[in-house]
Amino acid sequence: MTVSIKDVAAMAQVSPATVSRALAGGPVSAELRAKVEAAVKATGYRPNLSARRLRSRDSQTIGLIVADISNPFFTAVSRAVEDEAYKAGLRVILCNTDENPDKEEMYLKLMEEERVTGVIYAPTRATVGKLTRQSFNFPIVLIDRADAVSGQDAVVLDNFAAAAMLVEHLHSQGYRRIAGLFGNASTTGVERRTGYEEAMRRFGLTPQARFLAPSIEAAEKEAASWFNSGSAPEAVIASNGLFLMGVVRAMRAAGKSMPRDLAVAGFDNESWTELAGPGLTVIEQPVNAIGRTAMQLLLERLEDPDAPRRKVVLGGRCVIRGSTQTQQTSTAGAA
Amino acid sequence: MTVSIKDVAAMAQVSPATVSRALAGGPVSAELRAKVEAAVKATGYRPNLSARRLRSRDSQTIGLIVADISNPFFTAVSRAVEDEAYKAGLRVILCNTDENPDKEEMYLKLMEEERVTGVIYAPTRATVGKLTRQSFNFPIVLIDRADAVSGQDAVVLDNFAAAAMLVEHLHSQGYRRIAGLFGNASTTGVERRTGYEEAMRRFGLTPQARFLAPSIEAAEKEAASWFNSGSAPEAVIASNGLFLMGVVRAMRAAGKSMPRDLAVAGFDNESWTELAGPGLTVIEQPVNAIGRTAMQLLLERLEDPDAPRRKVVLGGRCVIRGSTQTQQTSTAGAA
DNA sequence: AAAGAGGCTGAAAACGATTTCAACAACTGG
DNA sequence: CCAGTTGTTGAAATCGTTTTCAGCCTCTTT
Repeated sequence: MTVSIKDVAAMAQVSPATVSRALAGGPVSAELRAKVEAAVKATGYRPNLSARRLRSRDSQTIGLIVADISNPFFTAVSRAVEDEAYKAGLRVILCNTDENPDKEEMYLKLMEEERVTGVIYAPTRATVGKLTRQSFNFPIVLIDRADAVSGQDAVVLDNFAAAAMLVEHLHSQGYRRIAGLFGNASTTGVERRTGYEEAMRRFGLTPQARFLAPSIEAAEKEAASWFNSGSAPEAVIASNGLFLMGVVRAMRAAGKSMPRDLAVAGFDNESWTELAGPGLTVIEQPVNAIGRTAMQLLLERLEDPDAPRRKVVLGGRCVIRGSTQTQQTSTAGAA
Repeated sequence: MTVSIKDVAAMAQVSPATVSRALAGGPVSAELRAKVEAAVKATGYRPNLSARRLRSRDSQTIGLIVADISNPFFTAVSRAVEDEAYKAGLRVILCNTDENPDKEEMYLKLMEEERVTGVIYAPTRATVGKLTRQSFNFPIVLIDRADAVSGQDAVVLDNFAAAAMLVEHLHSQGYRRIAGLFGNASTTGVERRTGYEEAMRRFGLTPQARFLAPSIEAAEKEAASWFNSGSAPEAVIASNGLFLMGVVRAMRAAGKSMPRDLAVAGFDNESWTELAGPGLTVIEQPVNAIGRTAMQLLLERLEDPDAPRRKVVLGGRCVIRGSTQTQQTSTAGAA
């Protein structure tokens, strides 16, 4: 049925060991190498990766565990990780936890059973604390989310500074009553909230922060309730792309306009933010750098398991658009 | 170092065979089963999936090969496939070809080496023709893209009818000079174009179709050139989410408004299409049904390899919004 | 010319599970 | 009471590779 290395060996009239060596670029005479290659082609041989991994005790595979693959932030990071992994000759197993701790546990278990060489991981807040105690037989690099105490390598955005940047910008545009919506599932939500609150106080303003489940609907409902009760703030900071969309939806449904009725700023420079209303002011995360750096940290950790733990903090870029600008200086079209 | 089934067996004072049976739910006395479970817990044993797959000759894994994971259509389909696979006790390997035939070949080769039990696959137009001749040692279910002749199972949108629906709608709104932008990498582009042209002729109109590379930039450039040369049509049909975004971007840059300067209709009901300008009229694909059906076809194919080939054609839903409506009947807000 | 080094090669032993097969015990039915 | 059945168990074979080890040949060095 299926053709194994023995079949190739038989056809090439050499031993299986020689076939293995020839394919791996080992020390084999040119003559035999040619015979092996011919036999491989003739038989259509494909090595069995399970057997290879079993014997060589090296899966050449890393796990990438993200919280939500439909979030463009994570797809962008994934692409960067995969490109980098590919260059290093590694395969990637992509897992999607839906911010669900049960799924996280299941996937971490799976990673152990797959004997991956390492994992890049965006954990929920519920799980990140437990990572220190539990120890895995592979190194972990955290992305996007990391607490202060966990001993893992990590690469994250400077969430504190980014949230403060948004507050400063809104303040400079004359906004004073600035609300904030933050995700309750991740450490990023907490950090961004702290940055927001700290900056607000610096300006002598009263923070008005809400923690929400990470979904479009949660943010939409919250914003809608403002309009219903007539208690809307002057401006809002949305802690991720989902919340941004929820706020914009609620405004649309209530017939409100940006920035007149509500100024909107948020995180994640997804392509649609440029097109909604007068364009949304956002913090752009260096998604490629995040993915690349995470892969790099992982490779270096594999080299030296005992090196000290490293946490790389990357800065965000503030992209200012019409949704927060009182006087229109942008080139916003009328579409 | 790492704990194997032998270690568990030794600790439980039984044979490795008994451990294997106990974990697989085989015929083992309650007494020994308890001892095994205790030993598993004590040792922290995790089965080695490579070894399991090698011996049992069943990877319990399917491949999912998509053209562009950053396209929300494919992420949505992926989620549906994964949910369904999970229910069936199968793992999913997700691969991203970037519409690149070389990557397609590489991943198909990888699937053979992983000994997957089946593959769900959205091929490029360049590759779909070759699939008939080449034969793999796993069944393939095509999604989104399939030609008429390939002998593979498939589940696709009724592209012909969907494109015609858009033409009819635009015609009913009084538009006559209707251009079309179609993807040159997939069979869907071709089918949608045919549906567009056929419907146009039915109304006595002259089709004006362009084939483009599947990127935002390509569509943006094309639309921009219309505005620069003053040769813009009255309406445009964009064959996918990327083209839609390109057109909207070009309109914004040129200061044009929808639908006054150009009516816009397209494919893929991504969440942002609701928020751009007056809302975009789109064909919504039944993404969940596509993923679920594909998985179902695959499972049935594994049951009966000799059953006749089946192609499931699903209908799209036309979501009408402000971007194509002359008199505003929609509830479009001012945001 | 003998000894040592170095390069290829094949036989055989892993890797860690599952599965076959035979052994054994305990019943059942005649 | 004996043959046959059923249900658990362990020894050993097996899956398809890689890797170790030893052997052989050739070439260099003294």
